[in-house]
Amino acid sequence: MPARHAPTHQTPAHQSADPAFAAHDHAHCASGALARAESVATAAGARLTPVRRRVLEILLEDHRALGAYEVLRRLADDGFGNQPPVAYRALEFLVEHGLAHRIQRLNAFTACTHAGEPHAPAFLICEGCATVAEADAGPARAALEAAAAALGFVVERSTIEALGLCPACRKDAT
Amino acid sequence: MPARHAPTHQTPAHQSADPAFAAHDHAHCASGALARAESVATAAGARLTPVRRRVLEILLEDHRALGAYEVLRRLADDGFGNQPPVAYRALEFLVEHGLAHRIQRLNAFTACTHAGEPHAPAFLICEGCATVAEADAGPARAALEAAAAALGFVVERSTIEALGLCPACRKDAT
DNA sequence: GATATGAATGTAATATCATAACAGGTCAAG
DNA sequence: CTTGACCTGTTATGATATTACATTCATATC
Repeated sequence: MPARHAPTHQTPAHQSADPAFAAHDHAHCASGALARAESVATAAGARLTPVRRRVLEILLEDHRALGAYEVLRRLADDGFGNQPPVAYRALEFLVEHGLAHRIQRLNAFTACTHAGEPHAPAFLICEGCATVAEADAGPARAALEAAAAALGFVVERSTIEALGLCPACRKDAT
Repeated sequence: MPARHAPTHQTPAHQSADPAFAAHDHAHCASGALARAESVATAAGARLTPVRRRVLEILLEDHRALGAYEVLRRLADDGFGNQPPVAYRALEFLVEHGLAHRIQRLNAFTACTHAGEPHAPAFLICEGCATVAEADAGPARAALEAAAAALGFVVERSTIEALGLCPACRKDAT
C-alpha cells in the first residue's frame, strides 16, 4: 500500500482518535477514563461501586480484552467474591453504561476509550498483540443499514469487528 | 427516512439476493445448496462425507442458526457419534469451505445461501423469528477498512452482524 | 488382493464461558 | 429505626468449545 498523502479525517468532530495503537501516556489515559466513568455513572443516577470500579480499573490496565473469568481471578485476588456472577454483573453494568464493550469475537470485554462521547464503535483486534482499538463505525453501520434495508430488514444493534494487524505488529511481521 | 424511489441495487452482478426473508421454494433452495456444496467440495479436493453432508442438511432445514450442540443432538439421533468434536469438526469443515457461516453473536452456525459465489456476507438476525439472512457486506466492509486504515490497521477478516427485525416480524410488531 | 498411508471419525476427559436462584448486607428515604 | 431498592456473595448448573488419543475408512501402491 502506498503511503497516504491526503490527510484522512482521523478525528471527526464527534469522536477522538483511539489511542490504543499509538504511544501515549497510559496512566493518564486510564485515570482519565476512570474519572469520566464516575461522571457518567453519576449522571445516570448509578453508582460506580468498588467492584465495578475495580473491574474497570482492571480493564483499563491495557488496551486488550479480558475474559470474564480472568477479571474474576483478579477480583478474587483483591478480596472480592470469586464466583462468576460477581464478574459478570460488574461487566454488565459497565457495558450497559457504555464504560466497557463486549467483543463478540473474543467472548471478552474491553474498557471503552470514549466513554461519555456518543459513538458507534467498530473494534479492531490485532492478531499480533491482542490490542483492541475502537474505530468509528458510523459509515460502516450506515452501509450495513442500507444493505439491510434493501431486504426490508431494520437494524437495531450491530456488531462490527475486524481481525488484522495493528501498525506495530504489521511492521514486525515485515 | 423518506421512502426510497430510485431502485436500489438489490442484486449486484456478483451476488444473488438472499431468499431467507422472502417466500420461496425452500425444498428447492436446500437441495440446490446441497448440490452446490458437492461441487464446491469436489473442486477443493475435499470430501463431503456423510456427517458433513448431514450437518449441512440440518443447517439447511431453515434459515436459522443452530448451536453446535443442537446439531450434535440431531446427528446422534441419526446414529452418528454424539461427542462434541463430531459436530464441531463437521461445522469447521463447512465453514472453511464457505458452505456455512459462524454467527458470532449467537455462537451458532447457519448454512451459506451463496455457496460457491464470491461474497462478503453481513448477517441479519431477526429478533422476532430468529431467521438469519446474508446481506452484501461489501460496502460496509470497505467503510470498516477505511476507518481501520485511518489508524494504520490492516483488516484481514471482519465480522459484520446486525440484530433487528425482518420484514414479516416488523409487520407483526405493528 | 494385501497393505501402507493419510484422512476422517469416535470417545473420554476437561476447559471455558454464562446464568438462574436465593441469601444476606448496605444505604438512603421516609 | 424501619422499609425498600439495590448490590454483593454463594451454590448450583447449563452452555459452549477443545485436547488428546484410539479406531476406522478410503485409496493409492505393491
